[in-house]
Amino acid sequence: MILSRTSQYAVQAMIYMATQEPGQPILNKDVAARLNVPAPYLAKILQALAKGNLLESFRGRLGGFCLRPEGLRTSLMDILVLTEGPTFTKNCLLGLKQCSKETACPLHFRWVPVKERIIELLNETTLDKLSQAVKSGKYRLADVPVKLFPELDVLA
Amino acid sequence: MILSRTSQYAVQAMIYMATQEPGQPILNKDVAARLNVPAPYLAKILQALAKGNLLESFRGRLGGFCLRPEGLRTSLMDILVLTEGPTFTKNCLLGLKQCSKETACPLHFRWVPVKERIIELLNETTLDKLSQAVKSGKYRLADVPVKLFPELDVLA
DNA sequence: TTCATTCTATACCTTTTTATCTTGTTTTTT
DNA sequence: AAAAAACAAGATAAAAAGGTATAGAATGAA
Repeated sequence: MILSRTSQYAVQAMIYMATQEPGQPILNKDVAARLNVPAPYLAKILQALAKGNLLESFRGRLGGFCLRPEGLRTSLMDILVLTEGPTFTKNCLLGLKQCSKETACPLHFRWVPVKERIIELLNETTLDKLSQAVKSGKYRLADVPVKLFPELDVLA
Repeated sequence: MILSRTSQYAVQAMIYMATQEPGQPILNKDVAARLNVPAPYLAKILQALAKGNLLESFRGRLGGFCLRPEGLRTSLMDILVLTEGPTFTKNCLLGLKQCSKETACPLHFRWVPVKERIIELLNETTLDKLSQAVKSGKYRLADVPVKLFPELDVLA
């Protein structure tokens, strides 16, 4: 309803990073496996997050990605500004290029307060809170992978 | 931030129809000119709205599109369900296929109340209200077309 | 050093969305 | 009946988003 797939993967990945031991690089492929997402595509996203200073990256053996030292304070807004572009909360619902208090579309004054609520949510929701939630075990970060042969479980 | 271009055009077009005299068919090309959007593309959108019973269409001379008799009661939600698909308010922010109270993503319980506000807005905002707003002259329905030769205005 | 490992960068392919075009069908007027 | 006006429908094209592939550079360890 609101986010591109790229943003969804980015948020999922960042939350996952936040659940891991700080300073310990995680492999792109491990994140991809955990989230059940195509690894090469996720790589691009993680690289963008690193360029945007939300992640640190290390090459070579023992390399990988991890949160920056203060990374737990990263908000959803910080992530989405990178993945959706800096104006993604600024646009008119009807797509008008000019839509402000003075040049308002007919939805403007109805939409603004709702949009404020959304922005508030994005700003106040941090990786700290989200990773706590995931670690509690009560929430799921990714879809359960489809089981092709569930009958094999009896062997496990 | 939320709506596809198709939806934006659809809403703009519906509001415009609602400002016109009821029962009087309006030409697709006139709507397109008023909204400054590509006519063939808009035609498809209007046809879809007609199929979805939000508009009536008439072929031949004196044909065109107009609101159905009770069309002013149409809500934004009615329009968007057609253009974005019936599940557009149902999806998980993180894109999980399963995300409900029992199988919640870590954003679920934060997002739901905000989403409720959005849904409320979409349901209670009708073409009646929006067309009134436009008719008052205080709101604009489309971008002012770019003026190539503004100096010609002195002739008008 | 040399090698495997892992990110980096770029280019490419595929799918979806947006937009256009063409041909037909219906309806009204003359 | 014929012509004109307008929608209907499907094919096509362009642009954006999603996803893949490959060559290159940095790192650590044998």
